[in-house]
Amino acid sequence: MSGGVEWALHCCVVLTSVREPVPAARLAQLHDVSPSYLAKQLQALSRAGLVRSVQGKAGGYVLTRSPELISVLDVVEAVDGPGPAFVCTEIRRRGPLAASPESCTAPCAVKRAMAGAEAAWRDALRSVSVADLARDVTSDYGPGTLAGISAWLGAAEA
Amino acid sequence: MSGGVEWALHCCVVLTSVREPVPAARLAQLHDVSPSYLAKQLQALSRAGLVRSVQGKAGGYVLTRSPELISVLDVVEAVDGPGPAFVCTEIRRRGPLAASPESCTAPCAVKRAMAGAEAAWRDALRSVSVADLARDVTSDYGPGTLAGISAWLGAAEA
DNA sequence: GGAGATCTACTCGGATAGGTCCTGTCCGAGTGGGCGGGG
DNA sequence: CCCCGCCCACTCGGACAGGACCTATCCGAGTAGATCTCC
Repeated sequence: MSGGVEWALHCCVVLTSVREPVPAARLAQLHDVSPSYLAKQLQALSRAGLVRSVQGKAGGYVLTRSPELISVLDVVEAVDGPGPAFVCTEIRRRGPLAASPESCTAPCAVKRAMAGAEAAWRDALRSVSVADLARDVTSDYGPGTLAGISAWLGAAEA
Repeated sequence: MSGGVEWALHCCVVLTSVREPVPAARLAQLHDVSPSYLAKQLQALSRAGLVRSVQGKAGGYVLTRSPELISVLDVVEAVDGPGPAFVCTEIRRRGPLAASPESCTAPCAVKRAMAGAEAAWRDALRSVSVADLARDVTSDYGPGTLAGISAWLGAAEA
């Protein structure tokens, strides 16, 4: 799993607390990570339509919709790609005892098992929204946490 | 996810139908895959204790226990490693607004969400055994399928 | 004919190159705001 | 004083190297069976 997923999720949580666009560089120094690489992750979020990028002097990134409507799965798929982690290479059709093509209408048992597990994983990620994460943050570190971050983002320099 | 997982699972299913040791090279030509690389996967299974390797002229690999007691998760962890796919780098403790160490007793919200999803994934894989896969194979391609494979494995040459 | 030692051939196991994707970085295109000039 | 045009600085976006992990491969250590010899 790509490590940039973590960065993207934290950025989404942070973006929950602001309505003004936040530049990628500012998010990077907030998290103390590579600005250029974080920019790449945010571009992925932008391509997926989760955030809206505004250019110009006061530009940056803003969430396109309410945090309740953004699931963790959305972010993960945007950064890591929507494709499944397990790819079936159809081994059953190869070799001297290959299964006949008319027997292969349904996916093989191995693929079914892996697909079911990935479906459970996706369901779990889909059931958690960015708003839920933000709520957990407030309950973990206190109500003023996100407000403080929002104020720091708006301030001039660190 | 490592592609070798698929090979290992199919090999385990095949090994369900035999009691004699099967060489890695024979499993490789049955599946029409690279013998050397398949050997590496089987070595991983051996290290994990899922299969027993016997050397010598009639050597090969055999399952160490009943297929009902081998879960798909066991195979996946043996090949891909037991570590979780998502690794939390503790971003919250970095940057100018880093969370205080005494606030970080519990894992952060992002890590909790990802860990929960991976737990669901693992549970799904744990609930499926290699015996279940073999049963699905018989119901998919007919009762004689595994018997035919077993006979082919015992035959001299292809 | 039977038993023993040897010998061979076959097996696994780990150490070794190559390829592909993730990680990290850079610079150019585009755009909104700020400033100066004019009415 | 207000409006317009220009300029600039700041932003994103995609194209470019470096590194790590997965993929693929090879050869050596070890062992079980088969063979040959001797009794």
